[in-house]
Amino acid sequence: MSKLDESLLTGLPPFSLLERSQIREILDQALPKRYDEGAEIFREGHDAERFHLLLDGYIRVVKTTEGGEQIIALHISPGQLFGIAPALNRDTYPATAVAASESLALSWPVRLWGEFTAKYAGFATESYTTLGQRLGEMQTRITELATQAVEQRVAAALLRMVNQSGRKVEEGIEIAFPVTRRNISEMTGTTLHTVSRLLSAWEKDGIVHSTRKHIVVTAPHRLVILSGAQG
Amino acid sequence: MSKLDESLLTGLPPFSLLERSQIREILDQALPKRYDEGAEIFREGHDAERFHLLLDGYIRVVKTTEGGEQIIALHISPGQLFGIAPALNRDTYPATAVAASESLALSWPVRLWGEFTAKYAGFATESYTTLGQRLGEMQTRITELATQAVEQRVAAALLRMVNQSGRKVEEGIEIAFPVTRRNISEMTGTTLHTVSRLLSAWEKDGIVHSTRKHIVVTAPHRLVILSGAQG
DNA sequence: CCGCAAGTTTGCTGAAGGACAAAGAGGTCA
DNA sequence: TGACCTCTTTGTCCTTCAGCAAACTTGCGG
Repeated sequence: MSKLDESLLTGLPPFSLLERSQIREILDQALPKRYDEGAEIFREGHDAERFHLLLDGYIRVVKTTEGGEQIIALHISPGQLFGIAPALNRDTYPATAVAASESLALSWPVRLWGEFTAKYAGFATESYTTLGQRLGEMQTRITELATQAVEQRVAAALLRMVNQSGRKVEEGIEIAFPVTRRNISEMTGTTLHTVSRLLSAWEKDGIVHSTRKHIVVTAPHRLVILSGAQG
Repeated sequence: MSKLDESLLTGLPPFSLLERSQIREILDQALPKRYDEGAEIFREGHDAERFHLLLDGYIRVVKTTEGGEQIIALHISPGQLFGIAPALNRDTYPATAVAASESLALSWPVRLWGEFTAKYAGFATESYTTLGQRLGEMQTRITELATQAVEQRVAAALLRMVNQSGRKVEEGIEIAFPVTRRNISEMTGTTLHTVSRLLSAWEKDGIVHSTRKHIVVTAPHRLVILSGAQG
């Protein structure tokens, strides 16, 4: 494996305030790893041995219920830390991380967490800011699940993915990683059947264009309306 | 206001590792305040000027939706920190805190947060552990809302309140603060009507005994079964 | 002591969406 | 090329629960 390039980290939130030499130090201790689509990065309940930073690709963080159902807790996009159990003094991962598309991530042993937060100004701050945002997102989802109808929730979920990973194509904005109807149902607390019906209806209305595992939103503003926008 | 007693804080998680002299220091900077039932401690969106520690009583942390509905995000019981926006680098409160019963809390200006975490070993650690637990609880609620039927969710909510604040009475275990049907519906994403029907049915089955704003669980194990237990 | 507000109960109705079923459409591997 | 697996679509039925409406209870303030 060739030497890691410092430009990888420069500008990423957790490291934005650091000197080149500090970044060098951090990189030298990182273990880079590539994951195929569908590969598991860590599993719920296992010892949290490392924390991770996604460089490229997309990660789904998933919880499994007693009944065997999956719930998608979180999507991680490039530049974000994940599996940061040490930030919350947890010694086991609270959920499972799976690559949603082919991905590249760095990781460090958890014992370095304390060192990083102590040594690198801004690292702790940035990490806890991120955590605060995730907490806010979770609160938003709870509110949605408690008050909104399925159609609004699915619309909101699509918009969230578009905002997080949307890339322009000629028809509209495309979600940059593979998503199945089942995945969407696992984000919104419904069934894949209902999601399929909604997408079919929206396709007919010219709001989205979807193929297998692949969604392009052609009329985002109309989705915003359907989602019962708040901002 | 008379001088605060050190024994108030000794043994509370956030301060469990501290010396008496340190506790003295912390207390000297604290502002104690009493709140009537229903009184607002801070409001969503306002500048987060202080962080708080509940000494006695119960606090409900509430979010209001665009549609004007309320969602209960969290219950705080004595000994817990709340309104700790600074821990997540937020400069405004993400939700509103209301006293569920007559309550007593200490508070400090947010600028002391950095000082406390830096100066008192274990304060930061304990705080982030708490945060991790709350994150876990939120995840649990998302999972429940996404996968369980109303009856299971209401049963689970009752059990949560019993675990957090239950005190033994001769008939069973009583929830220690006033709760309305509406409150329960705001915790579980349903309507007060449905909650009322469920409580009536459970009353008939001898599982709970409830009066206005007041609930005693007489057969907790049966509620556990209804909730679709996982542990 | 009366009136009012807040909280609770119960009945009825209808719609949303979950459950079940079955068939089609790509995609992959031998 | 064919078998198989995953993903998707669509139809039908049926349960759950929200919505609406109205009456009842309890406690408080004037």
